[in-house]
Amino acid sequence: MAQALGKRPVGRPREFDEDKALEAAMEAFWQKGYEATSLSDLCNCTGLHKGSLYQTFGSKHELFMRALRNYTDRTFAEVASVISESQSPLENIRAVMHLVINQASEESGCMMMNSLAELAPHDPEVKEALQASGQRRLTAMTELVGKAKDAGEIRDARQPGEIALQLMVTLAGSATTMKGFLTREQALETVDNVLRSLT
Amino acid sequence: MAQALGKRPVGRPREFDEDKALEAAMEAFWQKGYEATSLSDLCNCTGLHKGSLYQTFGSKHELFMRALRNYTDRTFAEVASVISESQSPLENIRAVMHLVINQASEESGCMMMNSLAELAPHDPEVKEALQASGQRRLTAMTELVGKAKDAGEIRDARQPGEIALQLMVTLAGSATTMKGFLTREQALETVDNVLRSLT
DNA sequence: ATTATTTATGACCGATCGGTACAGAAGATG
DNA sequence: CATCTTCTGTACCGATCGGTCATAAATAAT
Repeated sequence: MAQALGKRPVGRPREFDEDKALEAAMEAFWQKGYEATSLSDLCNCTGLHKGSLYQTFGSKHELFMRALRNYTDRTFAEVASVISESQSPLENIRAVMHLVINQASEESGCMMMNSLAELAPHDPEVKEALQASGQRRLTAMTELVGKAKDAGEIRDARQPGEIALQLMVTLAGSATTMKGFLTREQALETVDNVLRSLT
Repeated sequence: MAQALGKRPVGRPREFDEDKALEAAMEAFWQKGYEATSLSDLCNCTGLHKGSLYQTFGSKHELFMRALRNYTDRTFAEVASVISESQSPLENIRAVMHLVINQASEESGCMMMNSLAELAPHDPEVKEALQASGQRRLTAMTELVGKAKDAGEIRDARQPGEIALQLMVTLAGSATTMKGFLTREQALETVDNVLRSLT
């Protein structure tokens, strides 16, 4: 486990950066999915050998769970850092949605959506993690919508939660369809159209 | 190849129904995805042995392509049969969207979205097939929206194609998120909200 | 009955899967 | 130095992967 600051562990120290390795594994799972990413793929992209990989992360599945958590945390943080850039809540919503579209527009899509499609129905652990992350995002979006309503920027009479749900569905649909028949520009346009329909 | 009526083929006759087998394979791919469905899975669900499977369908990938085509054709036909039930174009749009939601709400989602997420980035053949089917659906939806505009049921000023795109994105997002954190009821509600915002 | 043609079947293929065991190198501690 | 502990690399595991093939069985044509 992690060592207190200054205290060095007893034996031979690690020769690799665990976070770097996790990041590389995340990238692989993100691009190719769980089943299609083999152990040798993971060894190649992390630079680690099997032994080290298993000693450090336990199993392919555990490694995937950590990679998924890493993805959700990282992207959420990126979004959070943009969440109050402008004075206008509505513009902040737009910025958030544009960011999510851009995150997912690079051929590998959104790892949450990918995992939802591939694993959620048959992997309870993945499903639970995704539900938690999704709920967290929905809550944040609901709060944002509430602020926009308070500021009078949204005239739509629905509850903030209902509106936020529509926005999340729009993002989810964009992330998935951008893998095949929706361009980034069309996605951004659709998002803007949805936002305009709320005012 | 298929034989003219009454004419029996030369050799030993098939002991199984090719369409039944294809349907079973489609079901398996739909539920579990491409990679996670093994040949023995396919043998189990079709009742065929490996040899017969390969002789009939060529390879796992070719079988998948046929299964995917079977899915897109079947679901499109189901939707088409509902497309002009009512006098009101808008109500027909609603019926179509509700049908799609119901098709995708049974834990395995929509096979097009599943395949898009799992395979489109790395399998050009699948991607192309999905693009074609998607375009077909978008065209049909655009036509429907055009009719609704002509009937004065849609006040939204955008082009029919743009509106249709938003509807498709909504459906895609619902199909994917229903695998984890969106209930069928929430999806139907979201669809209705989107449609209401167009009037 | 024989031959031609097709299908059904299960043995078999090399490759790869995820995962383990172990030997030995390499740092840290005394 | 000796003695830990940990890391690295490789050999190895049984299982399964997708795919092939030889052969038996069933029908039609001769």
